[in-house]
Amino acid sequence: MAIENVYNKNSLKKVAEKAGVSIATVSRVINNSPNVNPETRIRIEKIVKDLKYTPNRVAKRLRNRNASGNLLGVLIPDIQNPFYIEVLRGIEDVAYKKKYALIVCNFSQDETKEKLYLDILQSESVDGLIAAPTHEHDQKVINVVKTGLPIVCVDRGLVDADVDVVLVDNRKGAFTAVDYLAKKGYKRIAYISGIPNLPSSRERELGYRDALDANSLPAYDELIRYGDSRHDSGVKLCDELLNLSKPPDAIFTGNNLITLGALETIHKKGLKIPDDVAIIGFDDMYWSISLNPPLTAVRQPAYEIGKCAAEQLISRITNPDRPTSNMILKTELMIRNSC
Amino acid sequence: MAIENVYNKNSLKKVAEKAGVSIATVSRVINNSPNVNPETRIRIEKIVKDLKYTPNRVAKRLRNRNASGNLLGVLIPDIQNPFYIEVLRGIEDVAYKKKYALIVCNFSQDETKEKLYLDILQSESVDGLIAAPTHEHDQKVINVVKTGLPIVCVDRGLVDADVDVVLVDNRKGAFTAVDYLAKKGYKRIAYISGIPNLPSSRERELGYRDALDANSLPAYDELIRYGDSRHDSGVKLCDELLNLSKPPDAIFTGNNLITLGALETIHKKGLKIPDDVAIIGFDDMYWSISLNPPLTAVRQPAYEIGKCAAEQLISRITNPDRPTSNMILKTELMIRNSC
DNA sequence: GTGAAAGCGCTAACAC
DNA sequence: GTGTTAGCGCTTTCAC
Repeated sequence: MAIENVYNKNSLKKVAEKAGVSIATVSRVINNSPNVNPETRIRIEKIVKDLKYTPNRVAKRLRNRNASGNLLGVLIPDIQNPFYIEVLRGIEDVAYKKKYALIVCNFSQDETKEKLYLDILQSESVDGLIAAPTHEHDQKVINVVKTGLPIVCVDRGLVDADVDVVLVDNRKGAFTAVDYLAKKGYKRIAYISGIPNLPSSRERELGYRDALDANSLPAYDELIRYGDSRHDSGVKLCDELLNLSKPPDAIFTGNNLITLGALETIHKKGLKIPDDVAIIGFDDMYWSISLNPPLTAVRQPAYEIGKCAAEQLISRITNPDRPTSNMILKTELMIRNSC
Repeated sequence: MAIENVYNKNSLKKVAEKAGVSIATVSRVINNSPNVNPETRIRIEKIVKDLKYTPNRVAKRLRNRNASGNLLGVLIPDIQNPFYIEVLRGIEDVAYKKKYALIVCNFSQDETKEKLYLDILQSESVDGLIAAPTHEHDQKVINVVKTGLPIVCVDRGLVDADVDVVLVDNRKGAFTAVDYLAKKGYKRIAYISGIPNLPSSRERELGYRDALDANSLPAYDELIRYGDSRHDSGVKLCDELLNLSKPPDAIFTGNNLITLGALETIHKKGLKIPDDVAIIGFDDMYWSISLNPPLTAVRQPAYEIGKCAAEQLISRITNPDRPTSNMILKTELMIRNSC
């Protein structure tokens, strides 16, 4: 390797030499420790500035394993899902303010990948982790919790593990949507579910059933389809639904990506929304209004979820003994023209 | 701090003790170095497995500054832009295959933030960096290039710096779009530009002008608006355009987010696409077909851009002396129904 | 108020 | 084929 990365030749040692003090003193100045002569401090601070010295984060992390490395891990199931992007934005804004950097790992709902990333994250000695586990019994994440690493779960909780959780009331959100549909007079309301063993999918199904019940509508098995929370799944399951001998008059889609997929199918079939079939989605997007037609949807405060999660995490890192908490945020029905 | 992060008490030392050898030998086994007795190797491998030993990435990075830390930095201007998400996916897929983790930094087109992240990335001793600089004279990135850190630029090049670049032929892409519009008979074609000092914005403007020229259409100053590459900017500038005494009959939008913003305005005004005004966008999205109406757009192979960038970067890390290269990928006009 | 030194986990040069 | 050791940059204990 001929090329040498010349960056950051600066080190405590360099600064110390220039200041004629020991590295310990410089370290104290950098970390605002007490017990350093005010004059020495000023002198060193000047040199630090001149040399543009910045502490080496890697060395710092190696030294103090589990704290102050200013590095957070984020484990996301699907980066194509705009919901997680918004969550990520929320996390990022808070992290930035507190000078934390983020290692973002997108495991694409692949458990092998999830495992690898979890290992990497620990091996990188992150100070804490924000994760959306594959499901509530996700042993891989639970194991990490057991190591004592501060963790906040978003979107999905964890059974048998004492962690902070930030999510929305999925059941209620789904209820609101389906109830709205029922009150509008739709009779055969279908539900396209995301991955069925996700707590959020199940909760939404419960909300869906609650609403049917509340409106004395029967729940037809053939109108409930289970997919994998992805675009393709929305395309396919919607197609199945619309090919039924008695197709639904309205569809409640279990997430963002499914909604988009379902829309694609509906358009391909040349069906009119909402006249031929109505659609209401879980998850709103900032461009939902530009969809065809403007989409009625249950909005999750995704940005806020991320923000809260990051705040919770940082608070836990600085105060590990705080009892864990569950934050349940509210959803909001965004009424537009798709039903 | 009462809680102790118990993770990874494992270390070379632990394994070495258990195997009754020195840490050097264990290190050799881990790194598949030659010169180790096959039997010893097998014995150690077993212990490694039993102990679930995984090398500490932080220590490794501290030791070998500029290589083999298996960590890459990604510097992205706007994570809300689906284009960058696709790029990120491409990067991530390649990185994962080669066991690299990613530190993803979204600077939200904020130069202060960009600077901070650049510092952090270097301070983390990443092996290499994929970046979309704010503009082609981005001194902050150029400085990093000068340190010798392997860098690949995406979407935007860098003047006066010898780096690998992966992008598309923006001028040609824009030409294709506007030429298509002109051939369709539109006479007053507007252009909503992203941040004007971005090379991509300028190239797209050139392509736009080329196409007007080629079709003997005049370029009206009032029909060219410059924004900041964001959704809001699309909303606002489109509104200005449509309030003109002689409004455009077609709009060419400079990127994803601007397109979405423009659509929002057009819908708000109750205008019909393409009858009242046509629209063609730079950047395609996988859900463009579900927009109102299905959007005609210039598709950038975003995923491939990310993929190529990551491959280029890894190749440069392993072979720093390879001459730099420019990869220019092709765009594709996705014809749907918005004009 | 300051310095010397140990040690975080690892690699690589060198010795045997 | 294997072991010893220095050192990456940092924090922290213990002297002074």
